Amino acid sequence: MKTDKIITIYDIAEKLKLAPSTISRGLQDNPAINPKTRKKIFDTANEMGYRFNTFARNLRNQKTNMIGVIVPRLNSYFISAMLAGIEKELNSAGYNMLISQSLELEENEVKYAKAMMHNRVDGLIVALAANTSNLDHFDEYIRHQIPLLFVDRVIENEDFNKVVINNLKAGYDMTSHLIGQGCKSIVHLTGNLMRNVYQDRKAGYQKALAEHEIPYEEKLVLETDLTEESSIKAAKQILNMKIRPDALFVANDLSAVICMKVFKDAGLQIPQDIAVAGFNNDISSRISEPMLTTINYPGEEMGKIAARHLISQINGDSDLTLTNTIILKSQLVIRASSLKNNI
Amino acid sequence: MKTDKIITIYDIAEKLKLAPSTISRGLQDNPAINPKTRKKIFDTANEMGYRFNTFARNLRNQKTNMIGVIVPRLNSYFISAMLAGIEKELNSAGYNMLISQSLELEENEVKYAKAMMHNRVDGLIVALAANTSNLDHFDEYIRHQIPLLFVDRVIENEDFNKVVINNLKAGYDMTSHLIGQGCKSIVHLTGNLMRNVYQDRKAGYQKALAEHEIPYEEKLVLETDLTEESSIKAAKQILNMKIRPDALFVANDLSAVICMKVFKDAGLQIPQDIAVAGFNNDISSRISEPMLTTINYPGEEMGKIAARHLISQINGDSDLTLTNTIILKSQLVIRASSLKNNI
DNA sequence: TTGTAGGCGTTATCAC
DNA sequence: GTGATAACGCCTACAA
Repeated sequence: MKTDKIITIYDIAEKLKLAPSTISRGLQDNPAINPKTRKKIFDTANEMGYRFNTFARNLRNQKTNMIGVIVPRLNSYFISAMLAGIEKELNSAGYNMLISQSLELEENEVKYAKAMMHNRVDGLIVALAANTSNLDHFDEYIRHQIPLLFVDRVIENEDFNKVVINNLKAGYDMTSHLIGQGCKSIVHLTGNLMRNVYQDRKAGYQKALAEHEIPYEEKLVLETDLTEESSIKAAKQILNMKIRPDALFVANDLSAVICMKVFKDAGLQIPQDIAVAGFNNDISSRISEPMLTTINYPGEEMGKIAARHLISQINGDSDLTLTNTIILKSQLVIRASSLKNNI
Repeated sequence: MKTDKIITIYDIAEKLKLAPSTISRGLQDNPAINPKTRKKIFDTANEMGYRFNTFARNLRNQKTNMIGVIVPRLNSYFISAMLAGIEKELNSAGYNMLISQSLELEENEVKYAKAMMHNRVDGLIVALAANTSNLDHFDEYIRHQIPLLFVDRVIENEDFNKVVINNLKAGYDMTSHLIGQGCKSIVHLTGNLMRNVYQDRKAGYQKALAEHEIPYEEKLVLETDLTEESSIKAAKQILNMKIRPDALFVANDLSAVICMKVFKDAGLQIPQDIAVAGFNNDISSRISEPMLTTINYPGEEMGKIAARHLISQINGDSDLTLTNTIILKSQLVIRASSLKNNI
């Protein structure tokens, strides 16, 4: 009896000599429907191979149950953890997730923000691309009052909702720790300084230096894209510095571990010759040798909280209009790669 | 002039004293429309804050431009690489991507397969959950002739389209390599043997042993879920074996690197005391010490090819009904962790 | 408890 | 080149 024809509630209605509205109600478990009728409806629907059409419902209900997510990349440990968190929360709240990656390009971010708007997502979660400078592509969300939430890579603007960690404090803690280990010449290897995450970590680095009266030297801050290749290049650059620094603080674990490897291959001892620290508490920080000192960065948790917060906004939970920034805790995780004192 | 009211082509039509159909055509760059009219339409649309409704179009056109993707997990290096590949191809072909993670549970896979069906995805890409045994949840796709493609974690059944690597050959190559390095007692640490990827790798392992007349011992095959914890446990179990094996072949790089770390912490030398090999050519295989021998596994490429193949199916490219299995090349990558001979 | 009718926003077909 | 109209599949007042 099942065919490949697309079956609608009208077909079921016709077969059962009922009205389409009755079918609709029956399929929705509307209590007004006679249980026997309901059973008949379900049975017939199965038998005929009926499949529900979410689009028609969305069109009618002006709600899509879809949340858009735009991230810079998918193939990053931190971002996948965050997405996993978002996905878990969204799905348990009955939402689907529409994902796009900007590949760190503003141009793509604009394109996808538009596409998601046209797809009538009920809300949007964004981690900004490296080079996004203009935020006009989010204006429509504001105007149409579609809940919008930035996560991790956010914008300074007070008007936007965001979930972040305190990158300044983390950068400060890490740098202070290195100074506490006796380091005086600390290189900071970081990503695009247009982004809060990198800018704030650098600010923390500077603040710690200042507090300990270590002069800040611009040439000790290396801004790269933190890819595998750039990291290798940066590490070599550090090896070639006239006065070799005694510590390296990298804004990303993977990059830190890669640098560490280059140093070791060049015959340096870590942390004796140079202490190394990362950021994120990626798995890579635990498998490196020595294990990497880092900042524990709650990716999955951030995702979950972001999703929950967005859903609350969608549901119009009133008191949330006030809290527009959620700051999660991050912790300094001290491991062998930076422990000069205890050797 | 912009308000938060939802603007439709009717509103634009009314304002311009034109018919809605004219607006629709204008917005679609239909050549039958007078350029001046078109300009007026676009200007008014912008001015009024019009946003296109994809749902209405989908409903009307019976096509969603959406592809569903169900993967076991998001926070895995290999899977994110694959997703990145899928995403790139889909987006450049004008498709959006709807993602869900089964968290390795059949139950979730069933749920999401249904949800995606109701969302009327134009096609579905699946990497099976660890414990999926029944495939009935894909029947509807077949019946409604919705293109369906399995990737990496596939099913033996001839009727399904799939993109895979030759896991048997890869497992065979790796094991042969280890044997060639003089190893005679090789432990194989693997994932759920219900899944082709693990079963085939094991079959390759067995084949290589047989060819070299090394008896296969069941107790040397450890089946786990390959998580960080399980890997540590497995490594300890290996350390406690009465006769310590001289090689370990793990079905996954991350797990291999973790084992290696446990071995080193116990004072073993790698590869002298025990050779270690992984699978995937994850970044972790390159940052470990020593670097890990592995199988290069083209995640992003697999994703791209899967997406392209699916799109071809959607477009009804005829000759594709024949090729229903695409096998990608994988290569043995020999690094220090297994090189006993050249030391 | 079930039926009737209109609308969600778009597009395709057929007129003019 | 533009307009009128029906249809996509579902939902919800309102009526019976």
